[in-house]
Amino acid sequence: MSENKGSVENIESGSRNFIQQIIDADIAAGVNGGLVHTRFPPEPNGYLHIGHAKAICISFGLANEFGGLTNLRFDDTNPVKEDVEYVDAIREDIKWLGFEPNGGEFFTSDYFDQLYTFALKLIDDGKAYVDDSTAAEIALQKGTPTQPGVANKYRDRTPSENRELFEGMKEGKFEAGSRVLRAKIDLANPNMHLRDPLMYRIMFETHHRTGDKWCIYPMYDFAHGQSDSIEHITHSLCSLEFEVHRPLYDWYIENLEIFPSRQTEFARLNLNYTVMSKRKLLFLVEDKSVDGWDDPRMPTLSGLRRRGYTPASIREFIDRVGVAKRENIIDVGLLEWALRDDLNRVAPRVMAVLNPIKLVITNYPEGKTELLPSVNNPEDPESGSRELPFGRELWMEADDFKLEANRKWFRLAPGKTVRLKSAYIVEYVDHICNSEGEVTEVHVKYFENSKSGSDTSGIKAKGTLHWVESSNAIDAEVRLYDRLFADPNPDGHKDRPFTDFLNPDSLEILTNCKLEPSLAQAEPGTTYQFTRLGYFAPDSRYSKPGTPVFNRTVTLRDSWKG
RNA sequence: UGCCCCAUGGUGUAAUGGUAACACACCUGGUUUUGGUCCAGACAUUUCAGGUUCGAGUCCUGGUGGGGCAACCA
Repeated sequence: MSENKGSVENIESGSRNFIQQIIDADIAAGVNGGLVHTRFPPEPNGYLHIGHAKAICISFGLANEFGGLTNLRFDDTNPVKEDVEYVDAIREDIKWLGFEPNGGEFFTSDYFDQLYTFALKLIDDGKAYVDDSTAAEIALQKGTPTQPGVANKYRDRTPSENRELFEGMKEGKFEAGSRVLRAKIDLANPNMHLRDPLMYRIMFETHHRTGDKWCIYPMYDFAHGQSDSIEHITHSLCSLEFEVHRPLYDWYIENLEIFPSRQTEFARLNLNYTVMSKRKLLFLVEDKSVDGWDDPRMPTLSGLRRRGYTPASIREFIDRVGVAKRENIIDVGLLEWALRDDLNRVAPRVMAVLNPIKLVITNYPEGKTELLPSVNNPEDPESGSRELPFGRELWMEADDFKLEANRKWFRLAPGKTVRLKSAYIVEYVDHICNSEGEVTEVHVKYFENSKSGSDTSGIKAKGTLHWVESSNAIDAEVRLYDRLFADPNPDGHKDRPFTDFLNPDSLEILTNCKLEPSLAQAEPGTTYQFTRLGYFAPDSRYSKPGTPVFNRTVTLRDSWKG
């Protein structure tokens, strides 16, 4: 379970975000007896993304902070868009993030009978009517933001007439789309949502939970607030786009005379170099631009999980981002910072060579091997150490050798001396090139008395290299990811679609990587640090015991300005 | 050209009428058997114009800029 108790900033400085202040005031005033009950209401029509993580952390986190409860409610009022596949994925993502719906799990469709009764009450009170107009006519009659709407003849129908027609709608007597139920509010209201909003439409569609029981389905506005009310949600937290819906949310609650849930809106999360809309993410999936909803480049929670992100790092990121009403675009670098911050503490260090060339220790005895201890995590003394096989022939990183180097080059080059991590200090002797002039082999000599942990050589090596002993190395595929989009705001271009800005180099597959033997059985769920390179996690789809496939989660910070 | 919301360093978020701060990014230096981590330091902020007040980032008025609203979507 999450240990989130508000943000780190809050704990350190005592500052409160505006929602916490609202709740503080409510509690002080004794509203709802001081109870805090929130809800997270996803529509099961797509996978959860990092933006939803903000909503989840806020609603679950706040309830947790105030000793309250949080409901998970699937907002399933539109059967043509929704699917159980998404219900299952959403459940899994929330659990993975570290939250438990301790108030219960519900579906808006659980309330279809109750909502129907609510509608009858408004009809009987003369506050709702059946409209036979077409969608186009209704749109026209609603007017525009600068022009008031006009009433049609159906608006004057009597409650009994409306009741009969609405019951007829429910019984399937009318064609899909032929009639709607509307609230009778104010066709001239400057808020378009109050211009006699639609409550019910006729749809002969099979619902993933209620099957064919219903052929009328409530609209969002006629379902959401009432569902909150039915569940006695005290604080209904949502994103800014619903701000103009709030007067309608309140109107239904007042006129139905039901539990007064209150809605508060905050700015949704935006990240640069990606898109954050289910519609656009779905497009990328269907377009095969990515390898499914959980492609490691996707901002979905399942994608981040497959990439190797930890739930703790995402929670930390959300805490750092804060809560306010201002539109924002967060630098993805902050997400990566939170990730490194967590992984640095918990990720086991291992040796892996991504672009291998041979490293031969000319004065090391042929056929000899020894086992050298190496710490698993210098940040965590309790993680202990493991033994690495060492021998005469090793793999080293091609990038760690350069023919011409200056004083600032700490790695191998003619005349240079380096430390092999957890092993010996070695000095350049020679190198071999292939026909294309590429270095394929580097020869060095080692200093026997420079062994890690018992170094009496007195030699100072500026650089330390990672390596893998050849005969024990295992082969692996490693996938290097870059940002999915090459533009910081792919959505922000008026005349060009966001797909124009897909980064063609967002995936690079390396097939000749050499890993230390302990990684042969690595399983998805653990993210490792490949020493000096970055953090890597076994791919949940392609990695198999014996033939590992690793995703690069994120590189190590690199302050070297070569 | 109607209504609603918003405006604080590069990016975010605080300051609740009383010295504008914190994090990330960037830049310097130190430590280091990861050019990682860690430590120290530097740079950098209230959209504009009026008004109220002893005192305004904060309150009021107006302007400017950004976002949202006219789906039988949520």
